[in-house]
Amino acid sequence: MDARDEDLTSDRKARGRPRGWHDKTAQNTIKSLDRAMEVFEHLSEGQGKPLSVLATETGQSAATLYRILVTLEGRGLVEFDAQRQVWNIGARAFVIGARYLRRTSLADRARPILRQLMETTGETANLGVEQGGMVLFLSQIETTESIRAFFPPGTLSQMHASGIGKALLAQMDGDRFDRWYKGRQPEQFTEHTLVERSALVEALAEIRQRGYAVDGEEKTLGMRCIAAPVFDVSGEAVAGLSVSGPTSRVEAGAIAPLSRAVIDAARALTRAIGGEDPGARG
Amino acid sequence: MDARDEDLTSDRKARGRPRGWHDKTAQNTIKSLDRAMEVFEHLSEGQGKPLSVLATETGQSAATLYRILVTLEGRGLVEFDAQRQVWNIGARAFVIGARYLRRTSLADRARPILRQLMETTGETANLGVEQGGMVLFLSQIETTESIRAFFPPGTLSQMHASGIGKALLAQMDGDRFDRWYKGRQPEQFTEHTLVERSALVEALAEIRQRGYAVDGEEKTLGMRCIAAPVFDVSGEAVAGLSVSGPTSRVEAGAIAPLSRAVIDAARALTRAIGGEDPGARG
DNA sequence: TTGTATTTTTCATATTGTGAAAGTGATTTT
DNA sequence: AAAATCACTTTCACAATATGAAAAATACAA
Repeated sequence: MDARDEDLTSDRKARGRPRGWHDKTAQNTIKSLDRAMEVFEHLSEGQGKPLSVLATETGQSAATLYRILVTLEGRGLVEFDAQRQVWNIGARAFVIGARYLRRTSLADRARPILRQLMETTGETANLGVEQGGMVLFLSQIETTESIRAFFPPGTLSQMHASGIGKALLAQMDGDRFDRWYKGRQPEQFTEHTLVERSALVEALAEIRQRGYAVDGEEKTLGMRCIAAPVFDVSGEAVAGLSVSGPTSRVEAGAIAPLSRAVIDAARALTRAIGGEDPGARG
Repeated sequence: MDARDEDLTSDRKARGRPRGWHDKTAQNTIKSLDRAMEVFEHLSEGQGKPLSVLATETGQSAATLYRILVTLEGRGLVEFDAQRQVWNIGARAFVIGARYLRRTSLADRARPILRQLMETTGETANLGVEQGGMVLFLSQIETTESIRAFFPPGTLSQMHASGIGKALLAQMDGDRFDRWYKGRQPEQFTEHTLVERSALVEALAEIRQRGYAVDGEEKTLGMRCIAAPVFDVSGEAVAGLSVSGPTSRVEAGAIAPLSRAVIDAARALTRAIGGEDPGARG
């Protein structure tokens, strides 16, 4: 059985309901569905896997697993590669997932701006939002150069070691930052990664002051990234734009002009979504 | 790299099962899971919807629907917007779905489609993308005829004198086309090459209207090429498919049937990469 | 307040999801 | 070629659990 079965009784009554109620405290989840979705998620991690492997990895019986996969296959959510005898995430899952982007028109509006940004800077341009304490990359226009920084859309990345992540963190108020920091253990990806709270706070203050963030090989050695925040109507930072490229091209002297382009693009997107830059003095 | 370019007969009933069998004939689907996935799919169509609307639209009881949604919400596959009291596709669905694209490249997905296209038309089939204002040929399946049009993969070609190039240009909005045109000096390869801006614009309008582009000896005398665009999930033209052959075989009367095949192939590839043809009218 | 619309929860029921084990196709070994 | 092996698929009996009706809870309007 599940160890975590009866221990969710802590917050029976939700306190701060925005406008609706939706407690979700009780065990209203459908077990079989949840198990199936666990398989679905599991399938998306790593490469395609044969039934037998999935069975051992998820701890489900082969028969059940088979039925789950066949059911999902019927809707195109997973696919079976008959050549290699492995199961994979299907095209329909991509199409459905992509609708997430359509919810806000953010990604659509950003597209031409990203393209413009890529063309003026020559580097890969990215759009990301915060999602559960991580940076979720929504969209990207790749540089035409052959050496590329590659963050495919759908990537989740830790905020403290990402340009967009730091740009967003810098706009959080103290409370939110505290809550964010408490929730995680910043990983030290490279020697440049900032993991100490004090170092981060200091860096964020500087970012806030100058309007853009730099990720200088904090996630990946040899890669730099310059990012700026995008604001919504209420002046909240809801997204970030960045350009990223190898240190060979994005060198120290290039940061200033690049940051100018990134900030301009971020302002353009802020305007395009009807937002308001609280620090805009133009 | 991979020599296994065998056909993908992974159709309904696999006749010549490559290595496995996987009939999927029987009713092995899990009903409750299928119903839940129907809701999941339904949710992705159109904007966020409240529970009550979903209940009537999907014909499920509100109680069941609620449990399905809460279960999916637990995994981030759907989200509840407490402000507007509506349910939406969640971020996790995007993350999971995005893995689909990372699995194989555009060229991999195109290969079986190119092969099919070559077999139905008898002419060399090509795949190309835009790359810095040029057409980059990614892949090709050669005709079995002895007279062949030859564009080795990796070839860069000017857009204005290429079927794929024109198919892609035709999908650009005015701004992008302007930027593209400013950046270059279209070369007059043959007497048929269109280099005048007005002539190009006119040709592109026609291409856009009928859905396919024809390169009639505009690059090489004696060679014709018929191309159609491939779209990504945001409806942007990201690639083009074409068949190319000598004017002796690809004669005026052959253009109509060939274009049909090329358009079908392009749509198939659009579907295979989870894209959406903005002009698809059935 | 009272009324109405919408969402959660309860509860009785039987639908249907489940694992064990047998069945089947393909591959490898004898 | 036959047997053994492996991996997937189906059968089957059973009870776990998904389900809808209706009641309770919540929000919002009048």
